[in-house]
Amino acid sequence: MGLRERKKAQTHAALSWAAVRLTVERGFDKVKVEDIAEAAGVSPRTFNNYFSSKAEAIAFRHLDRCLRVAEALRERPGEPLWDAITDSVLRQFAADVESMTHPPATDAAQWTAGVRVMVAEPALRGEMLRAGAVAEAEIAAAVAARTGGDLERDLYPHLVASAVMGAVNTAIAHHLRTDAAVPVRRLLTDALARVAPGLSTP
Amino acid sequence: MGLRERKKAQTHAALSWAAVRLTVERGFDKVKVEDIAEAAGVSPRTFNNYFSSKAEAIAFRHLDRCLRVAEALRERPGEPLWDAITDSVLRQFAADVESMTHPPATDAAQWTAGVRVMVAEPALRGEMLRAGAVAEAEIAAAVAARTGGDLERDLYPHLVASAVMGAVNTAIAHHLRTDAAVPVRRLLTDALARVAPGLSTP
DNA sequence: CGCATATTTGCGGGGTCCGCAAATTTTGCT
DNA sequence: AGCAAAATTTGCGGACCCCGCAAATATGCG
Repeated sequence: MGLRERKKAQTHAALSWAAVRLTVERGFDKVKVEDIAEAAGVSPRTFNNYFSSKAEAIAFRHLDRCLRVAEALRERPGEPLWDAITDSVLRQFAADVESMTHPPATDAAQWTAGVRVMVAEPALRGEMLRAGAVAEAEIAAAVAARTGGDLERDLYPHLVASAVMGAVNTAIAHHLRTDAAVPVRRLLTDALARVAPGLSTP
Repeated sequence: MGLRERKKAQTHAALSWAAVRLTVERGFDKVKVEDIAEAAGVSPRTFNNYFSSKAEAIAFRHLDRCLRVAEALRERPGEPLWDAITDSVLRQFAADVESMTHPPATDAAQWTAGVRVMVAEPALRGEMLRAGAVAEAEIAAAVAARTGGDLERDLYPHLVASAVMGAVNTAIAHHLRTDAAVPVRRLLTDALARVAPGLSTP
């Protein structure tokens, strides 16, 4: 990878990171594209070369994490499907949700509160769900590759992917709703265990 | 219900309907808010009194249909949970997806093609998914009311709601992807039958 | 009928996002 | 190193979206 692509990846990350941080700190509509660009050290116009909207930049980190589930799934063929799925999901979401997106130098409680406000923002919820849907397609492809199903004609891989993302979303939502009484790990394994039975590889 | 609320409901419907029709005909970004308002016979400013965005107006019909699933679920207590769910879903989505949103006077094939383009539009996908999430919350509430669970503390109702919406979305997506070889009815019952087993009422 | 309450509308402004072309940076080649 | 080709960044301009506000209009009620 040349210098060119490395810089691009850096800018990409810097922009999405700045977008998340500023939004958590101030709230979605008190952050201008200009602010994000400045925080990342590029011109406002460049922001839109990387992301087609403010919301997309914020949701990018979520997308990235979800995509890694599909990636992890591809890296462990052979194993029973649902074991591999559970492992792949836990590897990405094992640590507490907030801590994964936690910037080094901020008060933890304040940050969590900001995250809660952020994920409640209507414009962002749509974009996050869209990110989940993109990841879902990748997971479906990974499942099809594993079971030898046809991604176009079979319902099964899509159903599995949908169930996985549904379980993940529900577990995260529960964790954000309640006050972290139960570890995310358990929520995820429970949720996945509940959806798996009817979807054992055909 | 007074004349006042009836007129509001009419305008609401007229706007969302016009938004859908124009978008299917021309494509999302070739429809201006002004066009929709004109087609519904109100001023552009009034459009935003009813919907907070163009995308929301288009997704409204989807939202409405999904909400009716929750409503139907509340209207038939006593029945075994998953029987009631399957029935409620089928009642809303039984007819072919396109035909339900089909305006009287358009060529069917052309309309379907337009719908396909529409649901592929990124901005709309986010909004549709958000509508699904809103409906999901209602379904979760309906399930909790039925099983006596706690909507705040229990994972179960949310998991069921998520599984239902996931099955519905997957079935619809499959139907739009393939060329209607299989009736939606069967896709929905199959999908629901697959997710139900691990989620039998506890 | 006439008043209180809702709704609609026009106006104005802040913001987002994109196309385009010029300027700048990186790469590949000699 | 030096130079040309290719890609990226940037500024500018414009179209559009969305909302707050206050005036105008429509509706419900006594």
